[in-house]
Amino acid sequence: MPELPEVETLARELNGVLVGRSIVRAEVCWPGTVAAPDPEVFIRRLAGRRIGEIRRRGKWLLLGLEGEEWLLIHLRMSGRLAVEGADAPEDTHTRVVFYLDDGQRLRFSDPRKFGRMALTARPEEWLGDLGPEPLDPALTPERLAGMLRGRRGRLKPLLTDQRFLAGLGNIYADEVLWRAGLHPLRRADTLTPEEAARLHGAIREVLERAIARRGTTLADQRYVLPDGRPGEFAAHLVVYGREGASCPRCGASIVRARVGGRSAHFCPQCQRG
DNA sequence: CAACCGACCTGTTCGC
DNA sequence: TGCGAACAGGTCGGTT
Repeated sequence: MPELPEVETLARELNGVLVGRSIVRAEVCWPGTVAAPDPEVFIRRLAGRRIGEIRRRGKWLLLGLEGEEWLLIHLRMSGRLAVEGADAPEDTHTRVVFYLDDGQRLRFSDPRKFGRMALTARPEEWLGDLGPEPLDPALTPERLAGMLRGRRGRLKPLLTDQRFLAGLGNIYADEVLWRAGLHPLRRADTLTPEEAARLHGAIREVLERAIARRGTTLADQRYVLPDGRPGEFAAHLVVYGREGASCPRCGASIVRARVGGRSAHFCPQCQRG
């Protein structure tokens, strides 16, 4: 499931391929993917537009278009972006296709149809109430400690709350908490300054390592790079999806529990309540 | 503010 | 073997 490292990787890879290209034509195969404007308007407004910079904010991908507009894309659960030649095979889950001026196309496929895109001059309205970027240098250990202070909720649901921090999902929240040695059910406002600093360090390290490996491609193979290559961080996951495996730090068996309506994976030995 | 629910979706896995 | 139920989890809106 695409989270910050996967979207960051996409932004970087697409920058090298798409910047300077123009969209000759857009095709909407499933209208539900296009949140705004109406698909006909979306198609008309995209024709002939040149792509400038490509950015990421949280789990959103932002494609800057000449003329002060942005094409926002959120992959949600199963979205995939691929840059491919005209001879690429069909994909039954194709939702939107952008034909480029060099003969290639950018394909958005999404089996579960949760992904969304929007063409807008005001991206803030679509990004919603997003928290700070976890890798922003302005997010110091002290500032994170301050953010935790007023929160009575549990760490795991808090880390995946996009209004608290932008970009963490289920996989990386579990990995971060293991690295920090903190229990997913720990109340946020009970962390000592040292623990908050540990959490801060774990967030940075896990995300930076995952980006360096170009993200996590699980066995389901949904997330891949624009050229179809998989991300390589799955082999470095310690707890996520590894119930019953032994903790590399203490040897105890990784457990899986239900936290905030979804699965949390952690080491019961070195992540104490 | 916190916790929980259903809705949105479909491909995969599980239990009988 | 085959079938339906449960599950996977990002986000939103609603309720308690």
